[in-house]
Amino acid sequence: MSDNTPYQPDVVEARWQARWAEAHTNEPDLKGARRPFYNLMMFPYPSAEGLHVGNMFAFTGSDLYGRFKRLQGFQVFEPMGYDAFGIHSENFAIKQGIHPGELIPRNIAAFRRQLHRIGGMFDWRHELSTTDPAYYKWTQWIFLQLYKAGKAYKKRAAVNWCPDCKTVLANEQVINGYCERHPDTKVEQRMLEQWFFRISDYAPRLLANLENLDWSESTRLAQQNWIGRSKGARIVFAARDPVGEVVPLEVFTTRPDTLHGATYLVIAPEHPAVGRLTAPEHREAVQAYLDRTARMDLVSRKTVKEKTGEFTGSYAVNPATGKAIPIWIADYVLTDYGTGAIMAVPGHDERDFEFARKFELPVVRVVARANDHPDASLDEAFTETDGVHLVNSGDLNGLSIADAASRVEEMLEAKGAGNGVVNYRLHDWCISRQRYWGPPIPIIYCDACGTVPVPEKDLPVILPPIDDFRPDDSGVSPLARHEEWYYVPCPACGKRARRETDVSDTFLDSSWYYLRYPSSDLDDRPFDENLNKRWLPVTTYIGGNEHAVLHLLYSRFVTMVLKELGLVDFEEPFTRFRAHGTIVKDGAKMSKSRGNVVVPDDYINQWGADTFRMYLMSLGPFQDGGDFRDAGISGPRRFLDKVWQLVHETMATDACGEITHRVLVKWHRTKAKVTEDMEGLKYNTAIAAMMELVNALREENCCERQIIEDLVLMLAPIAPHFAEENWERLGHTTSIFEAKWPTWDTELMIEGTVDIVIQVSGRTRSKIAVGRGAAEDEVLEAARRDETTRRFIDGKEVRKVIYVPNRLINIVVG
RNA sequence: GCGAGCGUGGCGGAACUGGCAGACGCGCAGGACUUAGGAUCCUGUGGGGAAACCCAUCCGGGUUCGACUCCCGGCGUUCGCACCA
Repeated sequence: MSDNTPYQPDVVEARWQARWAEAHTNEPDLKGARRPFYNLMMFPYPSAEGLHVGNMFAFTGSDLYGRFKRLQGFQVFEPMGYDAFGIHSENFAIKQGIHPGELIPRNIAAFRRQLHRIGGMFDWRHELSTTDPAYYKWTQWIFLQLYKAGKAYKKRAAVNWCPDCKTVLANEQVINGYCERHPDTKVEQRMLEQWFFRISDYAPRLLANLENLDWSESTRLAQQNWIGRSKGARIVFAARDPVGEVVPLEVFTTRPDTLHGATYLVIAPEHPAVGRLTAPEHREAVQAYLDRTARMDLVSRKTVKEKTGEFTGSYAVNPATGKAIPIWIADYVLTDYGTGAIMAVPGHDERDFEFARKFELPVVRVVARANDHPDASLDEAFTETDGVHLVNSGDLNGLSIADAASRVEEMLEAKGAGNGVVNYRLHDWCISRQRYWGPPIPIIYCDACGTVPVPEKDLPVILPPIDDFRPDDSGVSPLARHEEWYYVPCPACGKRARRETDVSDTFLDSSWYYLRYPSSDLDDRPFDENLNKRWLPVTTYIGGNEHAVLHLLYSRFVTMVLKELGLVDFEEPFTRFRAHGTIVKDGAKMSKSRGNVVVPDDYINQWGADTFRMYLMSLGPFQDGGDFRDAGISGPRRFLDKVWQLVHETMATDACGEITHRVLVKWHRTKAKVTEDMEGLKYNTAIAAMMELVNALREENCCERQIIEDLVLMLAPIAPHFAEENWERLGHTTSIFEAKWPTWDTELMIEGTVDIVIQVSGRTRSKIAVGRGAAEDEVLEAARRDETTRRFIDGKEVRKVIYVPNRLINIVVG
């Protein structure tokens, strides 16, 4: 039946990859699937270095799950694509002097070849690239839907600016305040008009929905922190400008209870009231301070350093004490959080304390522990909130933090000077990029008509293939130089108008790609309603936690808006999300600049894709990741060789040995364990369990066909080509992925006898075999007869016996 | 600084709701087969000890008949976020 040729991975893999393509094995019936399962993995950015081991680890773990689901009877849709726009590609292209329009297709071709080799169950009919006009046409369309719904707006915002590159930098390109490419050039901030999405309006819903999502806990927490809900109060302080007029100055605080301790106010340098509140004799100093902070890049401003600030010369009245307190300007107060102004309570806030010390501002204690003297001086900010009470706070004295806070809120409301509010950290999403390599934002500016959206029928706004795609010192995208593209008739009035020259953020490309996959072949709409009904939301999404915040949050936001617009009928795109671990090399993430990128190709050539898949999955828990080293690849390969041999024996002999009780129990237990482990993404222990089964079969000289078939089936998700080949060797004529996942019999998993551990006073001393479910008396009697045990209990008084059925007996002696 | 996680043989890692610590694999040592072995197979492999036993899951306490697992306090490490009032 079966000849005994050795296992040759290269032959087997080439053969089955060809067969899958030919037989459309990996292409589910999208329109008619009965049990659809959308198995999504994060599409890669096709870098020039090629697909590395980290990518393969992620894709294999996800593919394994998809194949497992398929064997369980689902129709699994597992698409793949390329997130190919963005600053990474552009910077690399600039460095190499190759146009990204030329470079990216090359990289994609290399990725596609590698993706085929790793043996994923990809449905290549629905491959997509975000750089394809047929795709970004709809990215632009989504922008227009958000614009029309009032979710997109333009405002001035700060960007990092390198005076040497004469261009806008991303935060990652700023190293300690200096330009990545010009280490001697300080990066500055510049104010530019930019497009934003109103994601902050959705903060409460984005937060509340998290409760009901089946997501990795770490990812949920990261989103929670990012959204950053704080409960506090809005308090209006009556400030007076230099001519004595009242200027209401609103602050946000999470500690309204400490209002009596507010000894000064601080406003951000960009606060709109700065000019009005600056007294003439302070103007020069304040202006100098503003200039200094404005020149600083965004990253440095956000790094903790010594506090700086300047007095405006004006005062405001504390609504609780009626006292006038000074108003300062300092960049430790952020413009874009809360109201851009704070009440400083140096006694009970570390930052305020530090500032007060430096500028010799008064520090007042208003919170104390039970035994503290109310006026005990403070060497540092006292920030305890438990078991403390208010002091030096008039009628709030003696109250707890919470009680004092609500009293203050009542007082404020009565006076019309504020109220309790909830604040979110989440900022609106800036989608403008003053760059070339992205989808142009589909907006036209007309002198007569103002801001005019590009009519949908004119989409896509094609990214013109200009030669000089490098940014220049104009502060606008290189697209502005391309006159025949830049000037365009106004869609409303037909007069000469100008295009928006910013392109959109890569995260917009990736915020909706999962909606596109099932419909990627349609050119008249972004996605088909019926296909969406069948396939979305995504059943299981597996990806890296580096996208825990931005990508996943933006995708949720876009989906929410589309739901509101009636374009989709769900508001959460990913029902289940699992974060996989990261594969690092020598303790660091793989990157070209570190020179530690490991490419899978050589390993696949030497050992085969199946062996390498199995090796990667056996390194440790999939959700932990780990350090890549290649020691030990031979283990999985030896294992596959043994299975290959077992299949041969099954087919070559009639007598495969009897199924001993030990093998029977092991067989059924393995099926149960592997199923459970795969469901929980614990692939490493699933693999170990199968190895144990093989060891048992070999020791018992058993190659019983039923067992071998189950084994091959269980291996199919991990080593798909290998499993197909062996399924065929076992005489099957259809793909193993048409077969059914093995079932097991719980009754047969039970051993007739069990080993009971005997402990004496909590220390393990011996072990005896007894019948399953034996009673305590019986076990105790057997233990008393056990020689080793007797050495420890004879002549001693037994004080207590603890018996755990089928497991252990602990005899406590005195 | 805040948040989350982790710390187990030479190495990667197992260990269900507290119940035989070290599954499985790598490596290593010895042996078999071989002209050969970087193939394959068998045996052994946490440390100490001749043995009985003793010691061992980062360190120090605690709870418990019993702790890798739970609690308290340290130390180390990784990953997020980072002046968010």
